[in-house]
Amino acid sequence: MKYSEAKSDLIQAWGNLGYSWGLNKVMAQIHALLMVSAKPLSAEEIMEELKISRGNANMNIRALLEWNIIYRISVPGERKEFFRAEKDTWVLARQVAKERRKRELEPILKTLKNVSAVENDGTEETKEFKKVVKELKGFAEKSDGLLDTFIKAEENWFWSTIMKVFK
Amino acid sequence: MKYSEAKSDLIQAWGNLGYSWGLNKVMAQIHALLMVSAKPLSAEEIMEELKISRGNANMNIRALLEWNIIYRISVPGERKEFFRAEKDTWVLARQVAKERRKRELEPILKTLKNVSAVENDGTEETKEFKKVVKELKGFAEKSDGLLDTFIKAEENWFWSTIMKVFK
DNA sequence: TTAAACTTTCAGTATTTATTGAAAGTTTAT
DNA sequence: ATAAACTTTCAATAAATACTGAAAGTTTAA
Repeated sequence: MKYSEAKSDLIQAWGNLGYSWGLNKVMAQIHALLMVSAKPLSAEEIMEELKISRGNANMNIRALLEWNIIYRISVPGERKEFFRAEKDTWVLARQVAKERRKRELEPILKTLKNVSAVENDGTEETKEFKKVVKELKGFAEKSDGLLDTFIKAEENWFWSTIMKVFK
Repeated sequence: MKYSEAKSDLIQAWGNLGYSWGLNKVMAQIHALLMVSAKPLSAEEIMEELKISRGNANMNIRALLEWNIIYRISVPGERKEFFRAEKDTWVLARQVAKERRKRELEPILKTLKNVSAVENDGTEETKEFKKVVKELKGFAEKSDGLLDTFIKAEENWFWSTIMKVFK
């Protein structure tokens, strides 16, 4: 397989995967492109490689910066801004986990906590509701705890601990 | 907080959460409604509660059935089909994990495996590409393994094992 | 067999999300 | 101060996704 083909395949696949994190396709594709690049790229280069407009590039670069999974690089002697991706997979994974926890888990935890306070009105419906909410809340809290551990963990420790226990 | 308000809040929040799993809003809302219901509901009841069309209800019920997180119930003496959600949070979580693994993780694993076979052409770009792909592949495989363990695990064992090690 | 009850499908439409390209804004070099 | 280089913004448009309501299809009771 040729490099250009492999790169294109990875960028496409990453574009699709990004939807599951809450990224749009182009945002994820820019990320993939920066991840596999040996050096930082300018918005112009990104535009050209992915065949997107300057505005689209700008907006999605911005969003990736907000996720803190790419960084803005100033190169002496260049007016242009350059961008590079986080290159350490572990750091990347933790950062993605952190953002998703904030965007996905925290809102549902908050709602579950709020609706836990539903009044006891004696009906079967409310009884079932409370039961379901209690269980969901428990699961969500445990998951939050596990995610917290992951976000704070050192890579070797995390995987070796997992392997030790689960094998 | 009144039951009806709590229910509505949860359904809304679940609708938003569902996007992160690859469900659309109504699909997730139907799921939430069925989860908190004390008894199975018909398509008619779902339509009325969520104020959606019969066609929309049907399509999203169908999708949830495909995810295997709700079940079709035949009630003797009734022509209508009824639906109920999986009520065991653990079983639900595992099923969601299973589906997402299939839809999200497997495609990227496959692509990473494919592009690992990129030719060595001696360029810096290809060298960097191979390095990044190797790391991503490693992380994805480990995550797949962890997910596999989760999908197959018994609830008490899983959480107590996690707690024992991480605390 | 017929018709009522029920479910599914689908073409057209509505809504949401994504994208564009140029205007507006900012920075830097002369 | 001026203009070139660069970045951001935004109104309009395009594309994708979601939804409708009625037609088509299926099941059941009489």
